[in-house]
Amino acid sequence: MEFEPVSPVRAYQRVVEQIEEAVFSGRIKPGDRLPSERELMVQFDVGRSTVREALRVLQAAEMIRSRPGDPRGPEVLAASPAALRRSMHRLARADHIGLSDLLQFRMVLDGSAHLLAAQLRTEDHLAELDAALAAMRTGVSKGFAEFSHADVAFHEAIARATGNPLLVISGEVVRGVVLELIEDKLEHADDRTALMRTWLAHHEEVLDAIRDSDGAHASRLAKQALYDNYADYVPEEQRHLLLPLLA
Amino acid sequence: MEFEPVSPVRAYQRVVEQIEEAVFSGRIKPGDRLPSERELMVQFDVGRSTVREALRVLQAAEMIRSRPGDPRGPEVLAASPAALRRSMHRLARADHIGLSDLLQFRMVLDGSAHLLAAQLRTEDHLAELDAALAAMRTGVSKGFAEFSHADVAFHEAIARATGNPLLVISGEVVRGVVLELIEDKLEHADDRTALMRTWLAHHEEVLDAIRDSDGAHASRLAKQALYDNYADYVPEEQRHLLLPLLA
DNA sequence: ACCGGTAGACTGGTCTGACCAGTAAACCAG
DNA sequence: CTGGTTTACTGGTCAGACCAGTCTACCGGT
Repeated sequence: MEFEPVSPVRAYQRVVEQIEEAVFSGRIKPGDRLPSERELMVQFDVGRSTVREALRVLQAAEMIRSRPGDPRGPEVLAASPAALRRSMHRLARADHIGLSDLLQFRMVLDGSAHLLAAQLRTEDHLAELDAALAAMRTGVSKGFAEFSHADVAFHEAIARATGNPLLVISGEVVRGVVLELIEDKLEHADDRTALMRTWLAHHEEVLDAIRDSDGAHASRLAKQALYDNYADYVPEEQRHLLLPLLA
Repeated sequence: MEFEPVSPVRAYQRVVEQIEEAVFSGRIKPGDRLPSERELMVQFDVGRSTVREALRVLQAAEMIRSRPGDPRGPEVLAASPAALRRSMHRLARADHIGLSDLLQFRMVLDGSAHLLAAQLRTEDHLAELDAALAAMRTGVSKGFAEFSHADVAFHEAIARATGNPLLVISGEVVRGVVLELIEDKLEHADDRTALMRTWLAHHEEVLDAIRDSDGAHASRLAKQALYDNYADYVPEEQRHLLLPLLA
């Protein structure tokens, strides 16, 4: 015979649930406005602090945004990966997630994204990739920040070409965290120009494979490029963790 | 010449940042207690409502937990994927993330996890997998809930064998969301027993491949099993999205 | 007819102070 | 040593207040 722990449900929590439900069910759509805090407090029959704590939770989840003075009330936002990204950031910082884990994961994601993109890409996607690659070419002379930005755009375009939002989002998150961890080292690299030229060549090769719908090749190139570019920053005794993915 | 939008920083937000920083930097470890709200309000020199809104945000991020009456104060929690899972849940419900996206993503994750697990597994991991498989065998006669539980344990053991927390966490999240979407259909399937026996056979085959360190084979089996088991629930016109991963 | 400024009625952000129910630890009677 | 009781806290909630900001509708000047 087993009992479950009893835990009282807080008032603000029930407010959160009701508003969440209204959003998920579609009764409230992105762009819509919630009633003002003072109005909500009479509708829910709770104090304003309770309403505010509920709104704070929803705001932390990136579901609403409120600006002081706006008489239209808090705005309901479209679902965005921002909250997911923050959660993952926190995990990566607080937990024992090392660069080798991140890189391994990125090789998995990018490898699969390239494979899928090669098979599923449309002409529009190819045009987008061409544009991103052109931006990288001009970025070489404009400085590392510009180049890095274009590089990110290229990878995001590939993720989008798969048509899978999960790949887009998690790819974006992992890339962000990886960059954050090693951008210092990249900034102070000796031969940034040579580095950029190497990357550029890699990307051109990848794009050719995607144009040819050769998913396996694109995937292999992408993973190899990741290994070549980043393995130096991984402690030597952990590099073997990445090798199985290159087979 | 470009200007950036100016946005005032809320007081509660700065409180959140300070506490977050203390946790991330390790000055405060999981299990530690924060000062009471009344104590925090003098330390930060803000009102209690401000302190409470900050704590609410941290609580929504699963970083702290507070119980009324506990004189030791709010507890700092260990980093957990719970917040990440909620974020992803929200995205999956609110955004246009379909079963095909989830399944595609799961095939990517599970496929890679099996590949890595096969190469990196230790004897301990194998023992764990054996135990999980045994639990599945007895689960067949105990009912679908038991079996499903053991199945999840098996997949989690494989993810752990890779040694990569990111694979463990994201795998767990995606499995959870997939299950939530189709558990109704599974519950009401006609021949659950036959279903369970098929899955069991799949898992035994996979475990053999992992024991043989044949990563490529294990990966292929895992992805094929996912397709075989779940493709029926994916709209027919979207099934082609999954095929490139089976090559 | 248009325009710029302004007044007012709101908004959210914050603070204060109060009350309640809950917890834990110290205390105390058996 | 045990079981209840007291006590001093805790967090949860509410009420009321003030401020700075923003929108809107109005109004006077051109």
